[in-house]
Amino acid sequence: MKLQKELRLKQPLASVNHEALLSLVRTSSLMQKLSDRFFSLFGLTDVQFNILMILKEHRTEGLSQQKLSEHLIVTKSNVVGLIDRLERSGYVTREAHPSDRRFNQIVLTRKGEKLEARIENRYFKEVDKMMNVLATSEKKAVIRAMERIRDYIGNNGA
Amino acid sequence: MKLQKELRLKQPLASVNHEALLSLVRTSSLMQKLSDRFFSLFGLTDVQFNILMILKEHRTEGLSQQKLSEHLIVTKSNVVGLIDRLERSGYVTREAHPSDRRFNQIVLTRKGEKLEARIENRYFKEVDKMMNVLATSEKKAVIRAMERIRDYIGNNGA
DNA sequence: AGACGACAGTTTATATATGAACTATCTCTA
DNA sequence: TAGAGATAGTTCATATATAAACTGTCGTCT
Repeated sequence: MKLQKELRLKQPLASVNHEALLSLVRTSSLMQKLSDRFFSLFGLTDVQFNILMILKEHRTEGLSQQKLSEHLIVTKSNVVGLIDRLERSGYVTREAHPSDRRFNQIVLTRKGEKLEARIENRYFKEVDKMMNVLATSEKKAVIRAMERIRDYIGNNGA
Repeated sequence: MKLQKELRLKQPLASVNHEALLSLVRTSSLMQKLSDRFFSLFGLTDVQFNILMILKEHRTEGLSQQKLSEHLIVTKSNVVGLIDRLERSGYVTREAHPSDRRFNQIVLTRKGEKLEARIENRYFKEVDKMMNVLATSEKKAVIRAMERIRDYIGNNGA
């Protein structure tokens, strides 16, 4: 749908720049709402599934909350609550670091591993279905464009 | 920066589809963080400025909270708190609808109008600076690609 | 050895967001 | 016209997110 209609704007957007920006933000927001609905089928949120995937990728070394916050690109104070909820649900545990008592090592439980495995394939299938509305060349163009925007932001006070 | 490095992934992303999706979500998230930092210079959040712009566009007819929630594409329960905070800051007021007491008409105060006017130009300048890292043809390609993705989502249970 | 600084995690206050249940008001229809 | 259903807004429980202030632990440096 055209953005103008979707955002109920009275007039067309004055600048291509603003239109491109709103397109991105609006589309990303819709994608996240869709993924949240998908993961709610399994009693998870999108963020929680993301954490399970990250923990799976690092299951050999383990991850501290600090490192996890760097992977998620959120603050460490946010991670406290995220892990609280996943722990309450039984998907992860906080384990003591063998030599440094400042660290919590966050570890997937068997239950967490099983849930992640059960969801993963279905998730990637949904991703493929959505993104295949674009040709490969278009996807690559989007990836390059996004990278340039992020580089701008990174050099301007992110 | 390459997404793989930014997200601290051990291996390159297996599929272009997933990479394109994460590119979008990650870039949009960074853009929102940047805009939040910009608006905090004026004591606002990005969402609050967006509301002031929408109210300005509709200052002749006025907007109910319900209509506002449709413009913002959020739930009406969310709008309650957003307007509470803007009202507490003195930028908007809730006024009684002349004939239907169920409605709150949300109206910009003089103070809200002035603040919006003071920020607007500077905001669009920042938008231009960021988006001009892309050529016009690239922006248009992004706009079209985002539209196709939103159309997919709209037809698949959004 | 003791002090200081760095680092990990927590807490608190605040903002945004949803869905479900509720109140008040309005409208339509039997 | 009385009751039923629709509509607008609020409240509550929950999840995500930040910044700032705090605690506990570790290392380093004198």
